[in-house]
Amino acid sequence: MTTVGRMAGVSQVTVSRALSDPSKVSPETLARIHEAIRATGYVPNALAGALASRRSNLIAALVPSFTNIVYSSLLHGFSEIMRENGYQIMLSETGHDPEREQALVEALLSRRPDGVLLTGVHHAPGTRRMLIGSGIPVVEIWDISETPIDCCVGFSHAATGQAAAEFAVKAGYRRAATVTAGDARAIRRRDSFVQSFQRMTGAEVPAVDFQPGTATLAQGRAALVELLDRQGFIGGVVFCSSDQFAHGLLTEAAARGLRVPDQIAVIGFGDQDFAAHTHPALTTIRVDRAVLGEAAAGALLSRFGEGVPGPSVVDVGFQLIQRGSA
Amino acid sequence: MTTVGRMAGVSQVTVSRALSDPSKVSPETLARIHEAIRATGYVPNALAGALASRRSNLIAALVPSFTNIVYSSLLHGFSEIMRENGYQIMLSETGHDPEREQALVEALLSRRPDGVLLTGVHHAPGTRRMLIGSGIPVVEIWDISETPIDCCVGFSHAATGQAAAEFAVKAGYRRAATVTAGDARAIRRRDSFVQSFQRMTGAEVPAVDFQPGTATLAQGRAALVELLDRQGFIGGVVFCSSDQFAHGLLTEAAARGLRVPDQIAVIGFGDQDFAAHTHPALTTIRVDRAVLGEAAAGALLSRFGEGVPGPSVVDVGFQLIQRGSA
DNA sequence: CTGAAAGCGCTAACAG
DNA sequence: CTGTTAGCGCTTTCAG
Repeated sequence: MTTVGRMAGVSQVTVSRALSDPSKVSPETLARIHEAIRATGYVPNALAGALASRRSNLIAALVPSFTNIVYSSLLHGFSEIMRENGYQIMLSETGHDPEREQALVEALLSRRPDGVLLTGVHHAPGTRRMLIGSGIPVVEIWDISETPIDCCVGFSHAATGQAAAEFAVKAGYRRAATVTAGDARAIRRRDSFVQSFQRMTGAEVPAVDFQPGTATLAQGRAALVELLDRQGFIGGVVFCSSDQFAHGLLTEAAARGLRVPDQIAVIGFGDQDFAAHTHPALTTIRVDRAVLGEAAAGALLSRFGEGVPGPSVVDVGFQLIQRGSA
Repeated sequence: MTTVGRMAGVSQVTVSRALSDPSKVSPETLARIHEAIRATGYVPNALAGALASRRSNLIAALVPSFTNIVYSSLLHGFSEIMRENGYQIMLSETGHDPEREQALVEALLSRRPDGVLLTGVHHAPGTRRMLIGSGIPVVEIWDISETPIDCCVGFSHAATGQAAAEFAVKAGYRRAATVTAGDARAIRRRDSFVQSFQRMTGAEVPAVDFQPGTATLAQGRAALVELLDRQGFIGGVVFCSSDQFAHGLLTEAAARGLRVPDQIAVIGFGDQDFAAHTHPALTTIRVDRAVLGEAAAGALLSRFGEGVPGPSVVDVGFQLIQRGSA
């Protein structure tokens, strides 16, 4: 910067101003500075800038997994808005592990992010403490809580399970089963579904459970095998914690020549891009992930400004979409 | 750090050493320092550290899209290794746009990453110039080139197309079609397939093409409709640029009651987790993405050490996996 | 509109 | 093993 300044016949500070607030520099000076920048191939050092200004323009984002489309599509919307506003994202995977999340938060805080995005509203106690202590704006997504660390934007997982149960009963189903990945939010959806369904029908609800991690079509197929061959479940609806599972059930049903939804009905979760195009099309629960990601970005941005921060709990809701599978 | 030092009865430098290289500090001093850190809730400032040491421990990674499983699974392997070695990833999406990639590279270089990961080997001229000028280690992935910016780890897309064509001919197919997303690498696979297939059979190869972007099952269904109803294509093999497309073809075939592979045979690309479990299972081309991501991380790490950097072009190869669909 | 001075919080020498 | 002295390359504040 000093070199650039010398070339342009101004001081180093003027170069700094030309870059951060051009309106404070006369047009001619500005032109000479830009010319000098071009000539020298000067690349600003944002590290030094961040140290001096105490603003890193960096956001730390933590999601359970990159490969799960649910989270990656959220990030897509989130990072787009953040990038447009000059922020870069430092992204890490927690693998659904609170301790790992805490270790990452600790490491990331040392880089002085201007904001933090966390997935879910339940964290290790230390995570919460560090984050509150840091005073950095935090947005928790994909769930809601009465007591967020700072703010959260998501929806009620319990409400989705209940909505699915009410839909199933209204559609005439008197038998139900569940297929669930082991993460906390999926379990909450399932528990709520089972409780509502039982309250309304009194029926037992068999369950197939998997470990946390990305749900696969193969697991969905295996789940239907389990339900059909070992639990004797047929002629009812299966509430899945993921469209991936649901797709697997449809695939296994097709392979066996079962009629969907007569012999096996399926409800997914996520409304992934394939859901409307499976055969038959998948009845599922839709959450607008792009909007959610963008809302999360908006929540952080509003906290960066000095103005009144937006509401601290945003419920983006969900929608049960009836198609052919249930 | 000064405060911590005062509390522990040592100077600020000693605290710095205790954190960066504990072996240089006596055990008792170390204990007092850690006690002081706990008491004060001190969080190191990696920004200042990076400025002083000229090592940011930050990696800039650019992929076309977060939501495409191909790239996100690569990143999973890559970021895991990087994280274990103390690096954080700044991640951005280029959306298959070279100009956007260049703008991102420019912005990211100002944060002084210790390494850069780029997807593909073709970039805007300015991108290449900036990167070479910066002297920062760069790894290009998911393709190979004789003339990488620094080093690359990937495979030959042309070779995959040729392998698919040879497989198809050997399996007895005399008619073929292609379904392709518009990105450069998918087009290279397709062109190579068509050229090889035509050379061996002399047959025309009808094509359905889509815009670049994430391939969907719905597009795959639409492609088969197009092939069947408008191009009168049947009784041949369809080479798809993505398993997603292939899955769509299988779905549409099932919906129409077509026999696979007799009436329509399908070859996918990617060997995604569902490929072995579709009905029938998908014949596809497998690239070990986790290994590729890890190799990319290894290539960067070897460049950070002073030792001999590994080879600058790594071909991880691919595998054609025959299942039921072709 | 421009410049001089101070300092962000750390690491890199060099001494002892 | 520990301390002293200089910066890293910017932004901030205060003058002019």
